Amino acid sequence: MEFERPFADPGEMLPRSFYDRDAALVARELLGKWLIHIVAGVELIGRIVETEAYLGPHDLAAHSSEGLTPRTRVLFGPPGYAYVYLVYGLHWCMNVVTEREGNASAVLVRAVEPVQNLPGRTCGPGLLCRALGIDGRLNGHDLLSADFFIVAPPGGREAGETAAAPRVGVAYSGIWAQQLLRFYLKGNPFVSRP
DNA sequence: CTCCGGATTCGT
DNA sequence: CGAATCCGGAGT
Repeated sequence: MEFERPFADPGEMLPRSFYDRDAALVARELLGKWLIHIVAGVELIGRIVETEAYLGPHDLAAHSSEGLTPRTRVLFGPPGYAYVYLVYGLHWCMNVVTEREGNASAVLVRAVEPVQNLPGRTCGPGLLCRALGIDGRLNGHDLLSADFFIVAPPGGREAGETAAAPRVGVAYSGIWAQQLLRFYLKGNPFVSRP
């Protein structure tokens, strides 16, 4: 008798080397990938449709520009770990740490398209964390874990046409506000804003 | 210890 | 456009 295979195969998860590269490159290549969180045996899956790259301490829009603090500890660590923090006292935001340890760059996941078991809206960094059950407990969690990981979608599907734009909500950061470090799938209805 | 402001969202 | 709501960082 054949056992049912999991919907997403943990054996296909993106390797550490995927994250150990330029943050803007990782941000663009994460588009179309599946973010998977398994909670109590339930597979929560979202297709990443919008990301932002934060380049490191020199990037005045990045949290790591505050330096190494208890909050930014994970950002300064090795690539492939989740940096999860609370914004405005109520919404969780999830990042993936990129590049080598100490570089303190990361990619913020801003929107996903529901694939499996995602209740409610997912078009915004706070909303997708709610739908995927992501909160502060996952700060510092390895994204090469059996219950929390990212894979290329089955069947080798292409992500589609991508676009770049200025990042959202970083007007205070001077010249960094204009950089085209926000990436999204063109025309995808789950992108948080046009 | 207090104060300020934020990588947001939702309702007015 | 403003409120909700809480934590980290900076200043007293």
